[in-house]
Amino acid sequence: MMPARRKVRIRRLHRSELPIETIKLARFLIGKTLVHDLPHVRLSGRIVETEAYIVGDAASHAFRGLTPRNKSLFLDRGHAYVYFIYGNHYMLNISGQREGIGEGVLLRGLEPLEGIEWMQRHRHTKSLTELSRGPGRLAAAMRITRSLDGLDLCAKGPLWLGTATKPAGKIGVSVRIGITQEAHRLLRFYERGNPFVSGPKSLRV
DNA sequence: CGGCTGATGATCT
DNA sequence: GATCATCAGCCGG
Repeated sequence: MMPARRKVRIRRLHRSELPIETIKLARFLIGKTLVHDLPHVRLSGRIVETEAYIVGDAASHAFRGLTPRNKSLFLDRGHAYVYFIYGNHYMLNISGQREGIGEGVLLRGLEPLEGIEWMQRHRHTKSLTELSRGPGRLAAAMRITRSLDGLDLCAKGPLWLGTATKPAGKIGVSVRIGITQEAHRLLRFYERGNPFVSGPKSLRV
């Protein structure tokens, strides 16, 4: 039977609309749309949780300088940095500074909008709330792999950032999840109460 | 719900 | 060889 569809009006964000500062970008991205155009379907979702990784931050992949893996973090703001971790998961970051400065925003939570039935296949689950809650799940649902590393999310391409479909609610701030270095820094941002925000309940309210 | 554990492989020391 | 920006599955409350 026909899958349910929702009309979604999204315009691509131009780089000039992105704040030139990674923490501001991490806040700005809450409520905006992430889109992955596949040949057969458009996958999209509303960004509801982010974390900033900045210069001088020992938890950042760029802390020890540019390497083959992290080079995308040093691209101008709005480029994808995709890496593989724990032998299982891809993570999607968005570079957040001028070219040459290694900073980025990790996307940790997405509220699915379009292509939900495909996301369910990618994730091997029918559960809506578990589809894209958490960075690894988000990448799997959106079919993000290393082949997208370095892509300009503000250019015309398959993976891009779009305008908000509805305004962001109240934004919560907390410590980042799953790190040991610089664990006290308040660099995690999320839409309060949104069910697609990851982490324990205490970090979702 | 929260806490724990094993899986799994790229990356850098 | 250690580390790792995680997750699914299992258990107890």
